[in-house]
Amino acid sequence: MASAKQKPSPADLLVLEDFLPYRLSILSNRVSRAIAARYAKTFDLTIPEWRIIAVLGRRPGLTAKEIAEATEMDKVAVSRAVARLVVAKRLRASADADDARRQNLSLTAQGESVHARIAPIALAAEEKLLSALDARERRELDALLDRLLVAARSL
Amino acid sequence: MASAKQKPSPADLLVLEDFLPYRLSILSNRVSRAIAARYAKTFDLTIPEWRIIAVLGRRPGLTAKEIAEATEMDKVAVSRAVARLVVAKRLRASADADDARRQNLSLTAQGESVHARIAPIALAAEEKLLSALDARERRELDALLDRLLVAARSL
DNA sequence: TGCCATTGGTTTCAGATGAAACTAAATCGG
DNA sequence: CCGATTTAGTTTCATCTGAAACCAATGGCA
Repeated sequence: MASAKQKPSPADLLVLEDFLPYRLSILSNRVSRAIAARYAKTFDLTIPEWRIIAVLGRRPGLTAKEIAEATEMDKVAVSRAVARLVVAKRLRASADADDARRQNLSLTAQGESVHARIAPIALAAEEKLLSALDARERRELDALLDRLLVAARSL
Repeated sequence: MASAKQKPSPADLLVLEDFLPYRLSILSNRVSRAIAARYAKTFDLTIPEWRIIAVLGRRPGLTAKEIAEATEMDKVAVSRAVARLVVAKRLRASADADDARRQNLSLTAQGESVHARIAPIALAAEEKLLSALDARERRELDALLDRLLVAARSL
């Protein structure tokens, strides 16, 4: 009998626990949930809303479209989150001088306050997560993520 | 006038584009979407369903609860995905001898077929993503993810 | 044995989500 | 200028999602 040449089954190759997309998904979910859990109830804020506050904190005056690009959320999500934030008086929308369809969005004092209170919480969580790594490893992680983010764009 | 001591605003510290949880979320979403796009329509399969097929491919006979643990999906999602897969004759559910509440789940021939056809697609996407990295960097990424996954568990 | 707490799994309900249709304003081409 | 196209943003609709309630079987344990 000739030596048995085993055909590798896909099961041998695709091990969910080792599969990068799966691992990224699990890690991302764990982290996002943990952080959201810390602010969601206290501040009555969803993740999309928090992202909008975070980006407007640094870059006031963006339009909904620009927010969508900056945060990689779709425009429906942005539209809804902005609407909620405006009702909650956390965002101010002012008509754009050049284009009546656009609104320039920025944080109100209340919005700033939310931002100022959540940012430290978020940063502390990030720091806690990163405490598993030393300085060199953090730089390495950053560099790897940069490249994976680029590569993932053209998948 | 005394030298102005600037109080750093949270905006200076929390830059969304540099914030690890955010970057992980973007990366994970890009990857998952890209892969799902390749099989979702063709095979009429959702991500939860695909995960269940993947895990049962390697570990036949798991119960719904074990699947939920293995895939970190919640039991509602598992229950629904299993129900769909059974209807589609991709999974077979057989009563557990010891406990009438449990069902042992495994792939049917059709389920195996789906598995065998999707696994290469998924692996090719992973490989394409990883092509941005050399062997040493891949090992490093793996090691870093291992540790972050552990750290994220206790956030 | 018979009751109670626990566990595996499903259903319900209310909110989140996204693709596609839509509205209104701006731009383009003639 | 005027209609056709594009763009910013909203609404609709159908689906997805998860927390909580629920049901049924099991495992204590008195």
